[in-house]
Amino acid sequence: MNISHTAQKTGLSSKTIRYYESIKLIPAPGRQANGYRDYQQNDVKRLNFLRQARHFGFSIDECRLLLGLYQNPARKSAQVHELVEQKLLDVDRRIDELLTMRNLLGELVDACPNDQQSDCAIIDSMAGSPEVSGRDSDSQPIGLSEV
Amino acid sequence: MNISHTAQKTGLSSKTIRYYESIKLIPAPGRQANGYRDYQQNDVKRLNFLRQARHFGFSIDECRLLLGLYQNPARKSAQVHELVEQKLLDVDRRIDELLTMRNLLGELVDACPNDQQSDCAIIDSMAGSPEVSGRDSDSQPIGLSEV
DNA sequence: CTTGACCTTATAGTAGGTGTAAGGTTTAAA
DNA sequence: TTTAAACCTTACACCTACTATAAGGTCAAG
Repeated sequence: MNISHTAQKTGLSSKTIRYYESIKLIPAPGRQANGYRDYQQNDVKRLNFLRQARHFGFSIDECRLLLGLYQNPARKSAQVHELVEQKLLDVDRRIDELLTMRNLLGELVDACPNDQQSDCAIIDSMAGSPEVSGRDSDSQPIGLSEV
Repeated sequence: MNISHTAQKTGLSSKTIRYYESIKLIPAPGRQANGYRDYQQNDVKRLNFLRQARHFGFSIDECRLLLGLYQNPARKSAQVHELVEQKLLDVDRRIDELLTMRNLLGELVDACPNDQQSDCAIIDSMAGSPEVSGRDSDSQPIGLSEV
């Protein structure tokens, strides 16, 4: 099976499949007489697994780990479980960050007069000084920056 | 004021400040007698603004736009407002995506026995075939993949 | 026999920086 | 005095996870 057929069956692009081979995420497949890559059913399964794992938000390196477990009959479900729980925590953290950002942006939108004047609370609040640096006397924050 | 002091006052790293100069997000500052970069109060304000804007999730190119408005006394608040609203929509979309991923991961965690056996619902569900490709007969999805 | 759709490799680009190398400067201590 | 730490400079490579492009070989249809 050539690469574009394999791509179609796995939902990955041909380029991505070649890329995965180049970083040794998957083994190099055999070649057809004309030099084209030749994929087997097993390769399709592995690529499907990878597509799913990436879809779930796992990094390439995490996929390497998962793939190892996938292909290892002696795996313990607890190992996989832990990986997924960790990822769940990551995702929760990122959601929290985005929600915080969302709230900040929401305040900005609400505070802005949204007219043809130059006066703009958004600009003003973005001009505030950082909370981190501190201890220098020469800066005056302009509201909204401590959310 | 040299670069590390400026970095401290703005909450950016020295490297980031040099990087912003290299991509012309900020103008090149003057130099001290020894060749060190010399920043003024104005530069600190601009960098603070950038740090805030980045913190709000604006891309470097969006920051360029915002910075232009920040420094332009003839700006209309409506222009800024629109940019922020657009960003708000982006953030909402990303939150939705992450929530979907969160749900998927949650299902995986729940479905896994989490013990010392090799039997693992997580691995099984990741081994499912894609929804996209379809129309090939030789693949059998294993539950959970159509969420 | 040509056209178009495949395939191949190699290289560069994307965003937003960070890390490293190789060197110059300044300040404080031994 | 010298030497070590802690700055600064430039230039280049590296990171993630691909995608784009170039330049060429292969194959099936018309």
